[in-house]
Amino acid sequence: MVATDVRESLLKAALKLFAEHGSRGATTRRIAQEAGVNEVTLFRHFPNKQALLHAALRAFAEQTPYLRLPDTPRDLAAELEVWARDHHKHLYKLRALIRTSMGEFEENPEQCKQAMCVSISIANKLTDYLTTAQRAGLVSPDFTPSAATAMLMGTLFGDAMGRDLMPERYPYAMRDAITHYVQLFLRAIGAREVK
Amino acid sequence: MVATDVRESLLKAALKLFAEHGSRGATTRRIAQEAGVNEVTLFRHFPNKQALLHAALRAFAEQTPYLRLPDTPRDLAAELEVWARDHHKHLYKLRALIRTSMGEFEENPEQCKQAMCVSISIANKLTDYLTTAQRAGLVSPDFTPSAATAMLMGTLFGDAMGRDLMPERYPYAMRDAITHYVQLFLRAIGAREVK
DNA sequence: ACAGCAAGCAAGTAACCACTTGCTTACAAC
DNA sequence: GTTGTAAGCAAGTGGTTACTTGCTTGCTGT
Repeated sequence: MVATDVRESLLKAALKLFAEHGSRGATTRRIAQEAGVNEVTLFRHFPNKQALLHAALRAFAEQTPYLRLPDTPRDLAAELEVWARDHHKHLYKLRALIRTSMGEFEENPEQCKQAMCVSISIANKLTDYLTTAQRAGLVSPDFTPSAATAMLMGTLFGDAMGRDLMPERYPYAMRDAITHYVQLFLRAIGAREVK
Repeated sequence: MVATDVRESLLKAALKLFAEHGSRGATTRRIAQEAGVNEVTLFRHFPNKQALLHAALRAFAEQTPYLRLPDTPRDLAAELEVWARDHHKHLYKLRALIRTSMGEFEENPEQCKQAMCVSISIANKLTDYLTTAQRAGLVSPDFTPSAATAMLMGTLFGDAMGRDLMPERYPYAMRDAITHYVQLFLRAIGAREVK
């Protein structure tokens, strides 16, 4: 096992245990065990536990793939549905990590914000997309794009975070949910039908 | 100081420290100190720390006031705006507690679900309201009420949780935000204008 | 005046935490 | 064949945690 492998597996283990147990619950012993590495080795690669968690979150944020959204909107219904489906899938997959990060905001604002900067850039892209669509006359001119972004992203976020926590509130399958949300959203922004 | 006062202040202190630091960060020492009480007294009132946190969360969930929404919808725009404003205010005030509870879901599902049951009953009332409005022909018949509920509540939830965390994503004041969201939502469900 | 109860206080226990030290093993380069 | 490097391992340090014990203080009802 090469040095980079050890480092990689430590980062991976730290991220997993952080998502499941928070920074206090992700002890160095458990991280080392999960990584299949001696605890002392952990401290040879990182100066302290906080630096390890920090590196793990940053490495993860950097490798997050960017979702595509056309520069020039054509078929809003189709394009938004694909985007919403991908985004929701992404949120749902990372729900434990996101919940834990947000839960530790009061204690660790910097670390939390670092994890959230991905969400900001995604929101900016969607806002740009909606602004362009508005200028092109594809949607109603009387709504605020950033508010509409907050609406669609909030809807997907709430679903992804709450679905396993409160199944009673989501009595429809995940794939149907996105269709519902996008249809409601299209009418909210006054999108004209395209064939 | 009477015995009930001590108990009350312990519950209050436990809730505050739990919201700010999570269950691991809310140590019995700090809880006792925050409550202005000796640490031993804490263990005279509660068998252990978990029981205290449990009681604190339950007492809080029980005292949560119920939001009003008319049984028979009349002026959807006005009624939903009042409701949304109240609900958002409530979520925003409790954002730290909600984030922490959700963040500990993987570790403590029962405790978390207990805190979330309030949200479920709120969602049910909104869904009932929308269903009634749909039957009365006040809104479009072609959307799923529970999905629309998820949309409005998700939007408010995302705003309340993310506003202090990612201010860049919410470049408008809180009072304007609700107006934007409700207007978008009204058009999403095909609400007819009422004067 | 006195009994009972609720709280304070000092101290201690056993477990766990992050992190360190000293030493050994294995491999790879020159 | 020696040297450098990365890892393992056992043990330990000092601090913190939940929780306990024994004893003292102060208020209350009778």
